Amino acid sequence: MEKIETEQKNDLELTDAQWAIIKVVWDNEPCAAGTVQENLESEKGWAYSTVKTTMDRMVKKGLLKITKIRNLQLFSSCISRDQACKGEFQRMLKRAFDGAMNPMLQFLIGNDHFSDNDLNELRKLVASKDKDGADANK
Amino acid sequence: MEKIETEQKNDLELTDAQWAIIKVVWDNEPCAAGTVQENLESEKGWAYSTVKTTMDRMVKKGLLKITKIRNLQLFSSCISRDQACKGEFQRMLKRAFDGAMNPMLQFLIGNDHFSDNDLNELRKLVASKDKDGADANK
DNA sequence: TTGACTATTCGACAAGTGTAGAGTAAAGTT
DNA sequence: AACTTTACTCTACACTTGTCGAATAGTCAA
Repeated sequence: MEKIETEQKNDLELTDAQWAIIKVVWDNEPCAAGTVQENLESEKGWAYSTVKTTMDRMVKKGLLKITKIRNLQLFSSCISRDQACKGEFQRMLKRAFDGAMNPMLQFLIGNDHFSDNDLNELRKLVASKDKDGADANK
Repeated sequence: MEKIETEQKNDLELTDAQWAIIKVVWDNEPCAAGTVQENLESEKGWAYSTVKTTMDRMVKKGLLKITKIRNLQLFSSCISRDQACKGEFQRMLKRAFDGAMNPMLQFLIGNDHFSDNDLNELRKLVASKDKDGADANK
């Protein structure tokens, strides 16, 4: 049997620059480096080669991949937005809260980080989970 | 009038190594580099000079400060645990969720990241906030 | 075929980090 | 005073990231 190519891509660490780039890729993939550069032009003001270099490095790290069409390289993402978000969240959790949700919640509660709007979201969440739990609690 | 020395120390970025070190400092400050090194010995296996170099760099970045007693340097933190946690949390929020709590909550809801235990915590939180809100909502 | 473009490749260089050995200086012990 | 221990300082080196500019190569219209 073949080695399972899970390649969980966990603990991926994106820098700010890489985040900016991969966001554009997610919205446009497959897309050329020039497209990404143009998209970030106003926000970042990066030169083409800056963007391209960073993207090439991301390819090497397995964050993006290239498909070549004639002379053109089209980049696509190798990780989903959700994976990246999850990674970012988990890393924050690990660094600042010993990897556990609970201490983070304590922190958020204690420091009043929730707006009314957030609270509504939370209420919905809790309500829905309560419903689930009612069915599923064995 | 004097310039207010707020020095908000926002957007501080700690690396994993720095997190590990400052955690020990928080628990023991003021403390010597050797103390920190010993504390992390088993977990990290870092040499004294590794720890010391990193701590010196943290001093330069304003994360730690040194008080000298005779020949001994005692380190203390310049930022509180809460500040660091907040920074870490905010950065995660900014990178992965456009800086808003709401998208993050959506993400957590959608991806089932909460354990039963977390949910209890959330219920408590929501309940307490509802109480607050009942009094304060104008 | 010759430009004019466009996209790609190749260094390059300064910071910041991980990681630590070697040399020194201060302090305590015989 | 000589030795041992302990802590500190210096220097180093490899790697990653932020940031390009210059040199190339491929494409297409005139």
